[in-house]
Amino acid sequence: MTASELAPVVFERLRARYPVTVPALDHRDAWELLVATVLAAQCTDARVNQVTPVLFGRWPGPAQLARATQEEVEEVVRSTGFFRNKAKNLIASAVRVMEHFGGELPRTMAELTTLPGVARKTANIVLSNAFGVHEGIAVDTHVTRLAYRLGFTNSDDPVKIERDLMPLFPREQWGEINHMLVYFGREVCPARKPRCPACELGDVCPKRGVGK
DNA sequence: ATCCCGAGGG
DNA sequence: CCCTCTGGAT
Repeated sequence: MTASELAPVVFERLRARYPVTVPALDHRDAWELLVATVLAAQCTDARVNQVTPVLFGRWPGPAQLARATQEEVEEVVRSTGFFRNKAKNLIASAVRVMEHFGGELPRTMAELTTLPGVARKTANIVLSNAFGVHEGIAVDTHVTRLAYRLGFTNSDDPVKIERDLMPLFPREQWGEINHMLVYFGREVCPARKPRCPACELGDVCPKRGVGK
């Protein structure tokens, strides 16, 4: 089966498994989702969700975070890893939102990716989940792995993987296919021990039993 | 290609 | 011990 034939089958079966997809990162608005997504780099969402209530309690929005010190933000986000970079980027992003975007997050890929620490993956998450704008498909560690195993791409480069995925799914599915691949990746097809015998995509998966 | 970096699982 | 977790900048 070709990738373009497989894609709708995958979407349909995952849609049956996940009738409604809710973002795993707790947030109340676009700014909080952006911050949570930045913190989610190489970190589990469960840990991010432990940190963000503290973070947003102390600095509710970009106006407050822009005035925070590097050290106090580092302390709060420390357990998410990469804490120096994340603290620096979040404060700098807050400053830029206040000074350059009038205190409101912009709604385009081009503008969002001018924020330090924000590239296509984070921007795609914010655009599709907070603004309902589908400029692309968010490609993270799970999407990378699932796209490869399902034969949607031969690349390990997130930018090329996104280009490979986009023509396989109609635009209105771009936000959902990300959620589906992330959840399915966690529950059935994790990096280490994929549960191929229990997988409802097993009959159509090019890499069934390979686990790579 | 390399660095940033904590925490949990196996 | 090694691998992995909704990455991004140099």
